[in-house]
Amino acid sequence: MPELPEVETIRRDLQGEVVGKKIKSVEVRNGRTVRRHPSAKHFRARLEGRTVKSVGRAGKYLLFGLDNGETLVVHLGMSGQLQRAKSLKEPKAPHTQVVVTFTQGGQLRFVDPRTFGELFVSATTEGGAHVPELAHLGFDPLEDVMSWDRFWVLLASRKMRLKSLLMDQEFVAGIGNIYADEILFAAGLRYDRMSDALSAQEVRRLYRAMVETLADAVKHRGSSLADEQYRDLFGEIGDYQGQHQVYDREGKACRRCRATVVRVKSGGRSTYLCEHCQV
DNA sequence: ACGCCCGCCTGTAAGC
DNA sequence: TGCTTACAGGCGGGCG
Repeated sequence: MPELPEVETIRRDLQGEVVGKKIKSVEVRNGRTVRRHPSAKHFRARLEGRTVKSVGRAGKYLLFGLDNGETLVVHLGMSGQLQRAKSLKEPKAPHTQVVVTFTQGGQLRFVDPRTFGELFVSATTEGGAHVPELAHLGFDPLEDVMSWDRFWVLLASRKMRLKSLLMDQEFVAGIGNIYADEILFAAGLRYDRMSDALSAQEVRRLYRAMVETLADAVKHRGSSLADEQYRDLFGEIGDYQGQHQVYDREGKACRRCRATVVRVKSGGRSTYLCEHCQV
């Protein structure tokens, strides 16, 4: 579910909530969530007694920097949520998979019905700046500024459909199905255009659309669809779904030209577009 | 190297 | 009112 804007929203809120807090205990209620570790006990042992020094993000991954130089990595998968509980007495939501209790009181709870999400502790280097398990991730569209020429070279070095490339985490980290469609609409480009066949103007439009769409979505605290599965740290829904131009708008009028937004299947997944505005 | 498929899971909505 | 099928913000692997 959550893509870069949702993860970044959670990260910003986490900074004020958990930095400086010491982990008293960790409860693993579903071992699948910590599957990279040999055991739940092993995962717990690497967290208990540690203090959270920072909260970062790499693509769709949250990175909790710990006082021993290691990093707690959290990926929300399709249905994962982090919930901040001020009191231990608050009833636990169904599918609560991991509970972190702080010595200063309060908990951080990982809730994930589909269990595609995961948590693991990484023996990071360079003071937590480098996570070996995430070395495959490409550049971060909001953190890593680059020139259009450089972006053009990267695009042309792959011969892929634009949507596949935007969603390829090894190329650029953090874009998923919602924002790929929104970015391509903003750029006026079809999902099936080839990445090595763009004009200079199209490359600039795509880069601008990528940065501005994601930044705008962060300002609106991410997208919550009809099922409202995406919730922030405090259980509030995002606001960006109201700004969507094409995603989940099949059959509705394009906000720019009034043509009908269509949905097509590509690679087994839904793609929404305006065939008049996107060429 | 890329496009397409599947599996991993649970919940919900649509279809018959 | 059922039962069955399709689909969902992700990711990794296998195949042609």
